[in-house]
Amino acid sequence: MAKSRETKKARPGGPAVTSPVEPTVTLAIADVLGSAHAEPALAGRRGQAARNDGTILEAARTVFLADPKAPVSAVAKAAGVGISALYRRWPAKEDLLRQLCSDGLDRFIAEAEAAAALKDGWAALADFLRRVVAADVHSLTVHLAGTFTPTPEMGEAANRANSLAAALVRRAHKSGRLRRDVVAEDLTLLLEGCAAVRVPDPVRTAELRRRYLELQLDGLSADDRSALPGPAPSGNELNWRWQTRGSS
Amino acid sequence: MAKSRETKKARPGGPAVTSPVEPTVTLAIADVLGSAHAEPALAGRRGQAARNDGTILEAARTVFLADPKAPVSAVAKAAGVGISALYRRWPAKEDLLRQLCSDGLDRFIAEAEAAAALKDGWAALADFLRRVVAADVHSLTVHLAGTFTPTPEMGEAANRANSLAAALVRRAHKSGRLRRDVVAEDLTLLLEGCAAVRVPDPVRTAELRRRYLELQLDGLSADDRSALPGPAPSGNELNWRWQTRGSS
DNA sequence: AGCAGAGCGGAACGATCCGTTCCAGTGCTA
DNA sequence: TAGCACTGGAACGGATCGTTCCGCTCTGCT
Repeated sequence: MAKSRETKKARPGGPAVTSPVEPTVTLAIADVLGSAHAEPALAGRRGQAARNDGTILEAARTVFLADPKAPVSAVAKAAGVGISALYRRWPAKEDLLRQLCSDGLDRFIAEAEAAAALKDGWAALADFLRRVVAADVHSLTVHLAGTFTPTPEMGEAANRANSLAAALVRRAHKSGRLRRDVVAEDLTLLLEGCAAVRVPDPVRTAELRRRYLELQLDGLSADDRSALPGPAPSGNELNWRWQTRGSS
Repeated sequence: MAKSRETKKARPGGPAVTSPVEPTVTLAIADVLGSAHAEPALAGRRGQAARNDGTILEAARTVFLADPKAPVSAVAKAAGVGISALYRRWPAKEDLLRQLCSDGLDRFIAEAEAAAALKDGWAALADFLRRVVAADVHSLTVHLAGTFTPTPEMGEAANRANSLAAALVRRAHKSGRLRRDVVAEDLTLLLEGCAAVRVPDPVRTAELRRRYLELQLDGLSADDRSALPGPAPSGNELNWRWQTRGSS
């Protein structure tokens, strides 16, 4: 069978530049992740392997964003590769999820730092929230948490993310434009609410999330408003997400 | 007809006379119901059957609220009955889900009508949203939609719910306290956001949802605010929920 | 008292799904 | 040209879940 394989090969690949790279699998991953500068595209099997790495990660992000419980095969299909191409890179599904979540956390941190560059405290907080919603980082991180056992590094990253967010809230409070009864933990739940907004079209989804974020930003804005009801959420109440699913 | 199957198990443990029914829970409920309704509560098997009906429905609501994809056995366990007690009433899981969703829709309508009794348009809208969030009706209805084929009656109920909500928005607009760029369809997504707020403790969950609802109500309140971004959602964009899951 | 059967609990069954493994190709690379 | 890194996808084994089925209890009626 498979006599007439589809000829999707023969990519317009560049010249075969033989770089002195040891044939270690992990090295290919390290190259992609570690260096941001454009490398001369490797040709052939090895080049395709290197490219697949990024392709799969991107596909996985898209797929698990749409459905956190999607099967591995769905990721492979979305990436246009076979299942073994995926399992060559990540020993198990859990490893893939972990990396995805870890990348999301890093992105979250990066956005927080970028937003913190703004001088005005309120503007920085608003910018931060807009960035996180636009990057669609929150839902991925949150909905994936609990499906794998986190690494210590992720714990530290989570801590860092939390303190960055707390700092933004502090600055916003100091600026006087953030209503007083809002705490940093509110941001988590608020972002979660935005992530729940979803329609089939991803572009439209992003637009709508932005819409409701602005609505909430108006709500967050200080005025002579009445106090928000209920005790504010505490860090403890939000930690359960990071524990491996045991109870409900 | 009775075929010989004596090889089946004999229960371990002595004289094998075990009473399968534990009357503790159900009896307590029976007492409450009986005294409240002053009806001659049916006794015995038949009475318990009638009571189980409500018990199962309540348990199903709780279970599917926590996890829309929960197995039937989880409902049976939560209700303290066996699986066959459940299948005696609903021929299939889908039927149970349909009824649950239908009941939710009815409740939604009832809350809308109750809130509409308020004279002030803005107060009526706010009351409506608070009621829906408190009743936890929205998430059930929405997350269950698509897991069964809806009946025509449900379609009509959905239409009625929509027009009631639209009327509330119209009145709120007329009162001048609702910001002008908000449409009725916004309510659906806004409620969805509230339903996404979740912590392990149900009571606390309700409190927190209320908190974010108030935040959004402040955002909805008219002021000299800037316009909300993005085109407002349209009814078409929200209809996909009601179609049986076909694509993603 | 005795019997027919409504009602029930829960094991068993079959279908489906999914993570992972395995193997036979394919086309670079040496 | 030979070897092998890499790949696609079928196959496998385990888990889950909806539904059925069977033996049992206990009621309602005669």
